[in-house]
Amino acid sequence: MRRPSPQRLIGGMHASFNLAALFDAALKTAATATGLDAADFAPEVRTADPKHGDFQANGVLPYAKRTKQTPRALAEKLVAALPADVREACAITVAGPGFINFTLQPAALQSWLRTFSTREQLSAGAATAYSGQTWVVDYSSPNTAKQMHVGHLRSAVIGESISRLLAFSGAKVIRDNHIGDWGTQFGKLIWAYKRQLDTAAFAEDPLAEFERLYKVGNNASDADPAVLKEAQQELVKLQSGDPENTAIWKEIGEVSVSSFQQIYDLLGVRFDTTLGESFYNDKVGRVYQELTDCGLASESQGALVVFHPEHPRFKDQPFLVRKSDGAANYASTDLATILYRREHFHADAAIYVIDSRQGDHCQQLFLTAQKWFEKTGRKVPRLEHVAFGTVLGEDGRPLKTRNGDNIKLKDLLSEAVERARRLVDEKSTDLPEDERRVISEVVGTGSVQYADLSQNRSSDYLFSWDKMISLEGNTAAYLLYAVARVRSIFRKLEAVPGDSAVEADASPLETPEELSLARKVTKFSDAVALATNQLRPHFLCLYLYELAGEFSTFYAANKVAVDDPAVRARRLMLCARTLLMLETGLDLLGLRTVNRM
RNA sequence: GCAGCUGUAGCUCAACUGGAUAGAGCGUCGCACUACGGAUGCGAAGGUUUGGGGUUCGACUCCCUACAGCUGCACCA
Repeated sequence: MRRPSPQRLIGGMHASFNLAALFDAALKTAATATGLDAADFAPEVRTADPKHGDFQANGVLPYAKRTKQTPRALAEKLVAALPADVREACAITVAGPGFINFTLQPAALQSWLRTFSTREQLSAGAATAYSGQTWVVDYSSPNTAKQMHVGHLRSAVIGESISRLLAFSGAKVIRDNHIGDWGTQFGKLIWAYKRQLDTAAFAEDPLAEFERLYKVGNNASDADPAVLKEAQQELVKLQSGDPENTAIWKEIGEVSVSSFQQIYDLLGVRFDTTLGESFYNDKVGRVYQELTDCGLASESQGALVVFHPEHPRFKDQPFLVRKSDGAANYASTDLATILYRREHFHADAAIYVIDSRQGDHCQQLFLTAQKWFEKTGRKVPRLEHVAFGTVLGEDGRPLKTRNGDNIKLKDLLSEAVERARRLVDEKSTDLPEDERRVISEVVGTGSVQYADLSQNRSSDYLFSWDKMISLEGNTAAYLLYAVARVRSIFRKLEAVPGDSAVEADASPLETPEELSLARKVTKFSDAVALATNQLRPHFLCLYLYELAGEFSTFYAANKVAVDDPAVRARRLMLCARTLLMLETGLDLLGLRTVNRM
């Protein structure tokens, strides 16, 4: 019988896109062969510190403990039972108290590089993880009639990246912009719109004018009860379908959405649907009915509320699903939304990329929906609050302008582009004007996105212009620069990245820098899986940063443009794969790249 | 008052949710190279992971406790 070569093992199987998963499965098999209780044994293979190897299995220790065995002896037994092809593809050692370390042989590394040479191949490899699942991602979700400010940045940026990651991993993703286009504020706004619309200001910046009008209406209502009454009348008229008020409301919505779109275009944000609160206006009646029928909701102080007796806090803190005046609130529409997402989109999961301050609301919402669906025999989708912290200024307080206003997202992004422009003008004097403009946009907005994404989303983060655009350390510019440098090599050598005719001549990887870079490249799959499973893009950022670092080290030590065609070919292959992972990864984060900068 | 989140090097952040000697960048100090793009690379110093207990082969991670900061708690979304 012909023994499979390492090349066949690593290169031949699509499942081996994720090598950690491959070794995990191999250990599972070995466990069964050795007579272990495979159901109880989780190998826990993950990427390792390079000084130990490429991957490490941690699962032997807890299993050995449960079954009262010696961890090291058990580990040795498992290693011996691994298939010959796995043992041929890597050096395997048992270390410390009972870790199993896998270090890929150079030939196996090279084989992986040959197999995964295009975005399509990466995508095919990754897409097995979430195939068949439908995920609704609820993100951005600003209110109409208001300009987006810095507080809206994180949801848009993080939500977009998570959507891309899920889609790349094979999920069917519905990106839903759940805009706040319904509510009591429209009474005051319409009242002021009818009396004090400044057409010149409206033509200049309609959203700013709406925002001003709302303040006018709000102040007037506060000052004069008669005005408040009139505003409430306007709201009632809107809700009962009055043609004039409906037309105004529609205009507000349309103007708002097209203004949001300008920002989304800059950030690479794209929605599949924009179903705002108004869409669910006629769907809340069913929610009240069902919740009451199944005994979850009851009247309290005139309002319809849900308590959760088993919960330490929500046994007393009500979830208010209908106000005492009979009107819906955001709990009502959020519940109707979950139902719609299940019935219409057949969502297996719905995730909410919202500020962590909404934690209580989300918990109550999810608990209520879960019980409601169980009682009515519906499948409960996975519901998750993808929470994130606040953007802080350098004083540690929420980021504001000098006079205490919210910073407009539009202004923030244009300042980022301006700052990037100053840098481009300084560093890249030889590039033509229109190219410099594009580079400034990509670097400027990319820096804002990356600064947000590269940090663990659950904590607040400090916004610092200098750190963000300073181009050193874990920043967008460092990664974009690495991309530009790789591209420059191909330009100079008049080669095309991933040219298989060239790569066929490659000799085996040899230098420490080549091997180290190749090892990092193969970890791409793991980084994507980690970021996707945890819904935390910063894991991917960290990986890309380390990859760019490995490349820079390689680049400084190993010249690509050498005379020996076999050496040149293998280094070109490394450059091509580095480029592929950087570009694919940056795209998954929602960033664009440039050829030169 | 109740609850949630956070506390890691001078500063800004990681640490794959219990794994091996807690890692980066900035700043500081030192080094390399007329470079296939210097928006570079290599190195040094810098830590009682807020304090105190506990759980176990193993704890930044889990539990208890104290302290500090942020946030949320009935009709705004």
